[in-house]
Amino acid sequence: MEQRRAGPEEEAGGDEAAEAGEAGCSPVAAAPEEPGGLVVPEGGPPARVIVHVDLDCFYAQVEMISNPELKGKPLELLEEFSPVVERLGFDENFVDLTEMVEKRLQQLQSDELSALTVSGHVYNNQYINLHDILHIRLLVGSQIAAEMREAMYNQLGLTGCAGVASNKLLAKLVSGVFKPNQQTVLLPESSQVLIQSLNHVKEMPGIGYKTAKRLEALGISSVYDLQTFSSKILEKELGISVAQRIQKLSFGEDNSPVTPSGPPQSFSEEDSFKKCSSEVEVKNKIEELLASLLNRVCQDGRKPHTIRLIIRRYSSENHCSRESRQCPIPSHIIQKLGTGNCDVITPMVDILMKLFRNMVNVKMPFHLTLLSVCLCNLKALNTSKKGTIDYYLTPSLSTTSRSGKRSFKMKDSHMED
DNA sequence: TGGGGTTAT
DNA sequence: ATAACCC
Repeated sequence: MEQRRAGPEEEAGGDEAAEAGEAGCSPVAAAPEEPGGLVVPEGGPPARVIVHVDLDCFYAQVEMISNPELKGKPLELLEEFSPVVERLGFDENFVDLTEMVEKRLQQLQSDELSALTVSGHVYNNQYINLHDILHIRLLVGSQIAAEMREAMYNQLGLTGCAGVASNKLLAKLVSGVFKPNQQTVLLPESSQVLIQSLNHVKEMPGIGYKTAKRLEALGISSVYDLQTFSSKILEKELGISVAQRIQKLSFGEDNSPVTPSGPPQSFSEEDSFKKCSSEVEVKNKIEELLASLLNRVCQDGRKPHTIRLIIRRYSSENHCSRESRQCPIPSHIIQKLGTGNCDVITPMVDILMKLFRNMVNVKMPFHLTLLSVCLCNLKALNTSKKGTIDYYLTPSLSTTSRSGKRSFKMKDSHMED
């Protein structure tokens, strides 16, 4: 059995039964029993075990360790536990533990099962029912979460919080309950208490600034307001998709999967400023942004096939609005991309300036407060011809490279590597 | 605030 | 291409 990890965490589990309402799941009491005495839920959605890991003061920690390029490391590390890791910003990750938990449960003997303990806090100090399979699975999840935090501290020197629950929304909400360097598990019966603890719908992940404003206009401010608001009217006002999604959220329901992030889908650099109003200034800024972008993309190894320029025009209101123009990167430029970026920077700046003039009439006065360059549509090396005749006729790219036989030779001067 | 990212339409 | 969302 796992020992409870050392640290400032309290004893978890309590003797008070949860007073929470039903968590939207089918009642556990009606479920049949397994030979081992476990109650298994019947039908219904597959019960998942999700962990949300939230690093404490990520930048401060990283800087203190004076390890500047530690960016993707937590994700590397978490992926060793399970490949299904979704990044949220720099310092938060979701991991779907469902499969791992199942595997561990299968290894467990029945005498070990009765001695199962939680790692960290139990939200709402809820009573743990070891005959409830949902509780059991979440406890195992809490132990895995503790191991993840332990590994993160031992191998990277980083501390953080974790929340374990049956979906991403609840895992994220519960991870912040006990704050620095602690973890909390949410048992299903307390999910209503957790979401009702929010003071405003704006605090619900998935409801951002705009949606919160629109809800406010409808007189919706608390989670309860949103739960009890007419679905029909909400659908009329926000559209069926958003309405249904956020109303589910208000009940603590979130079926969105943990989507493996993998490598980034784009690279961008931006610069904001008080004022930029001449073409020369724009060009200089763009050159700066592009230069550092090219370095980053070079490290990554993949090649971008699309380039985008984003601007923000000065305006007193409407602070967030941005405009963008994008275009494909010419293939002759893509090919030179890995090797010494000097010869690509000029043609790429030219492209960006064309995009700029497409957006901004430079004969008229303009006032920008932000410029951003984005390289996206990243593809692995030399897949530009994928799906084309050329691709399948090129030995180094098609099946012949796997068999090791080159049945014919190509004039592949334009191909690299 | 600023400098990243993502997805849906 | 825009408009949301997340940190």
